[in-house]
Amino acid sequence: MNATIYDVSRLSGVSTATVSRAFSEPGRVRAETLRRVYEAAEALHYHPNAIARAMARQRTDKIAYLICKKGATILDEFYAGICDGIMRTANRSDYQLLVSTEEDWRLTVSAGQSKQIEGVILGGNAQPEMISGFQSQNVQVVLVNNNIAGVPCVVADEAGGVGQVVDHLADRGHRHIAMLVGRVNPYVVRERYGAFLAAMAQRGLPVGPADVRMCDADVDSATEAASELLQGRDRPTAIVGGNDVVAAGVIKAARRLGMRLPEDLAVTGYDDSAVCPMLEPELTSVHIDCRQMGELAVARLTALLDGESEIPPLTVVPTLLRVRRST
Amino acid sequence: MNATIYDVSRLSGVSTATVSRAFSEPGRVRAETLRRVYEAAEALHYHPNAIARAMARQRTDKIAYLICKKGATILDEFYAGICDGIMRTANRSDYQLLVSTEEDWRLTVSAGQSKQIEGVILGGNAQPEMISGFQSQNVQVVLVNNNIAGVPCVVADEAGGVGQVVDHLADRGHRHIAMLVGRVNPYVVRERYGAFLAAMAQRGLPVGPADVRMCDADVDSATEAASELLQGRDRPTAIVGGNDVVAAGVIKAARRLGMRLPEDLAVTGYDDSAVCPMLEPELTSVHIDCRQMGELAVARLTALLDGESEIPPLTVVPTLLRVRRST
DNA sequence: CTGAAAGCGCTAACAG
DNA sequence: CTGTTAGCGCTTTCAG
Repeated sequence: MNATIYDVSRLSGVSTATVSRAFSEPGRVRAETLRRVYEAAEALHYHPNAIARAMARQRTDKIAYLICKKGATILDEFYAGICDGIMRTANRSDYQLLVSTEEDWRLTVSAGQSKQIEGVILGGNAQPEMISGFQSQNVQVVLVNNNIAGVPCVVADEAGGVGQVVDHLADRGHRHIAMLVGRVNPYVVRERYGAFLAAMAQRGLPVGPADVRMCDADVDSATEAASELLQGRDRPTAIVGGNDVVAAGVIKAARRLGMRLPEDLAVTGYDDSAVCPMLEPELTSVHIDCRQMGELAVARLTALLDGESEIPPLTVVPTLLRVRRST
Repeated sequence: MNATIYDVSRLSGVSTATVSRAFSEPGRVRAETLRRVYEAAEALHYHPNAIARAMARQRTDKIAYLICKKGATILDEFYAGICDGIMRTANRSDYQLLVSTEEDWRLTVSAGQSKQIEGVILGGNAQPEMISGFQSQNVQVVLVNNNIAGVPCVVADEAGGVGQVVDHLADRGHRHIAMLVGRVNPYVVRERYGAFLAAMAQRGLPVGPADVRMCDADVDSATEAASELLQGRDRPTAIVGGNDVVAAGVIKAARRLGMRLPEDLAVTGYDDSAVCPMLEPELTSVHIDCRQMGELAVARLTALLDGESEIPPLTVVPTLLRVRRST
């Protein structure tokens, strides 16, 4: 059996309370006493038992990250990046991290498994009722890649990213720019789409009704939609992809129509995912620091948990255009 | 405050022991009593407290998944898939799952944070001393995507996958087939490389010393290496990529040399990652059911934890060639 | 089949 | 600065 606080207490000749303090509030123990406690602990290979600690403190120090995204591929590159940032930060703090999907969570919690978490980070398209459900159980909530009033949110600067794309294309002399958006997270679609219209309007560039198209989130849909876009009368000289997958579809469609890239058509992506340098030509895309988004989400959550009062309601992570050969 | 077992005991008029049994061993309680307990629990919104349970049982029901992979992108597509399978399975069981990287784990555990896990799944290139470290603390270990004798392992059928690739290319009439391997996980490199030589030998196809090359794991290295391979005298008619990233590099190099694909050169990838359908031409690749690997890893671990005696030392998940337009 | 009671390992007043 | 002590919520013998 593992050594307990009693063993350490006995060996070091101090009370269990002091041993406890030595590990959780070392500042409140005399240096000499501290030394003796640590020595005894070392000798006994003592490690505080987190379970017992949680029990006594009525605090679990447990937080969860729930991915709210329907469909099979739960950990796409974007959410994996966020997850990465969350994991790094959480694992280096005193909090323990549970990772799950919204769906699995519902399943097990309703099955009576209470996970006793103190806070939760909801990634993606979190439903309002889920949010209020947590809040009613006194579980703090932070949103990532979503923006709902009244809950601290961490998002990327979509408007800024789209603005950089449009600026870049305009600089290259493009005036007829179209956009093809994949149906991913509604929040993201809304933001990027809105930002595109705004950016174009601001620069006085016209956007006709045929210049903005939606398609499904897979390459094939994008390829097909792009094909139509490129075969219509008055073809655009540049297409802004709502994400990299869509942009890949645009490239495929253009290639099949025998167009040269970027001479006949400039293409941009969004997310700067791993695929960008693999495409031919390499894809210009907007880089999002997903990991930082995750880190900030944990920071906001722990601040909330520690009772800090000044939590910014919205944290915006900057985005950066990565120019490559497709533009 | 949340309702406790005492509240339920009082309201239902049975002892706390019976309430406890009602939730953990319903079979040992009379149906009528069970009903009363559940009714009371319902009324009080009672949920068993996992912490207290763990404390009393001296069991944490906690397992961890550690990703042993150096470098920045911790959750690449492959490991994300495994992680997905692990999460799904673990979250639907009674076990709670902690996800971390080997590195972060070391950091926090050495800092005195004992995480009290009962079992661990080590993904990728786990060091033997880490494995024995866990075993010496009575933590059960299962390996994924790695194969070390004496520890239950879950791997993909690399030999089968490579064999299918070679068969497929041979069927298409290729006799001079080269391989380009990226330096990823040493286990994977060893397996795929060895399997290639074996498969070629078995089919009586010659492999010259210049026909197998290593490169770094990024596209640029692969592009460069492929370029050299394709500009040497006696150029191969097909190149087997050790993974999809490398294959993307091969495609880029071939395109830049003005070659037509697959007429002048057939290219295959490995992993069947999301990039395959995005490339032009779409990449033939070997599909690995990563999620299943994760699921099986959890299954092996829980079997171990439940004291089952018949744990297969090696679990091999089948692979399947996905033929696309690059061959 | 059910109940009584003794912990599990640690923390947090409260005293000193 | 340190010790005493009463729990935290649940499980688990051991009786009945």
